Amino acid sequence: MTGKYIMLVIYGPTASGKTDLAIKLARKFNGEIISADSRQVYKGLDIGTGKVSFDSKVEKHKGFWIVDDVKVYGFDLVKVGEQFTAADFLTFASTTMIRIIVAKKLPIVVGGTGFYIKALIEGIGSIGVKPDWQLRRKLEKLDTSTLYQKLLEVNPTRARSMNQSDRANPRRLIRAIEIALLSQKSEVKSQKSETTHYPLPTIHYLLIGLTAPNDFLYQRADYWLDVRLEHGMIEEVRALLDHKVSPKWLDDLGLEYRWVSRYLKNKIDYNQMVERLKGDIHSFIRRQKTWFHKFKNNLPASRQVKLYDISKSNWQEQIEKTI
RNA sequence: GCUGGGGUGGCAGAGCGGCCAAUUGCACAAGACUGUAAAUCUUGCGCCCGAAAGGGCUACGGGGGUUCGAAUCCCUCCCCCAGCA
Repeated sequence: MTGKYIMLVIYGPTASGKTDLAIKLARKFNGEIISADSRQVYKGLDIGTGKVSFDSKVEKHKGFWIVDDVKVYGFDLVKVGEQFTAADFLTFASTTMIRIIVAKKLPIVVGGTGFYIKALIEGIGSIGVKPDWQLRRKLEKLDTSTLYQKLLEVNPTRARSMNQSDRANPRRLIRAIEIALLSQKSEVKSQKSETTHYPLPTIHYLLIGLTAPNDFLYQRADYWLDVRLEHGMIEEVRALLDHKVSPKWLDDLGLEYRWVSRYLKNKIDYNQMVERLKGDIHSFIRRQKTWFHKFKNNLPASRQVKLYDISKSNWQEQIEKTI
């Protein structure tokens, strides 16, 4: 591959209208979509993850969906109950991206999982160290101060560099210990080349960020939730539980699958489910906004983001013009 | 009308003489996070000054009292709920 290739990246919080925009642009500019969403990768999580809107025309194929005549990759990559990580996304997305380019189409990455997008276009340093699930299960039983002590033993530098928040965060502590242990124990540098994908230098990324004031997004998200509840979201989760998907696994997915499965397990009533879910979705939107805000500010000067406030009226025309 | 329970911060709900500007959860806000990222985690959240320590003001339905000291005890008024009429 030589020459200059362009890839469009559209990111934004939940309910910012990323997917609609992406489909529109794909049709206009002969593009194909790669979804960057950590929950849409699961087969069977459709309504809860909001893969498509209910008035879209959908055909499911092996390896991709066709939504309103646009090819969408990134759905149904793994089965429910399995583990999927940023590294898996990286492998999938970079190969798919190349395939789209080879087919002379415009790749459009769309998603709300900032970490995945960052991994794809900027790379992730320690990504060569695979997760050791067995070790994690063992460490999960320990409290944070014990974990911190442990990290202090295996990698004092790393331990001391952690901030207050990370020191209280079991997941981050465990991952830090995991990295320290694995790289110390068996000099596994050989492992690295296997999964590491650095950003391809020939690709020029055109970044589009979508945002809006909190209240605006909250309202849209609440409405979208109501629509999905009317269109079988509960039944989708019930079916998963009936097929022996572990409630713990669903709980760990967060948001829709967490609260609906708790409701179906009679831990809470319907109204509680809706209220807590809305609250968590709002928090999630806030977290996404913080993440994307920082992401944008830390981008190298060569990569600028075009940011659009979707609560303003003519944002879509402006985007089409700039492209 | 009588009897019993109750009125606490945006909401739910603890506190029942000093350690209370008031536990906790929710909501809201800001932030962290390089292989679980829709997860996980931190901080703030009456008002004013302060980077902080801290200080000042206003607060636990209204009013009045008891006390060195009251969200907490007493009186009274208003309102809500349950039972009896």
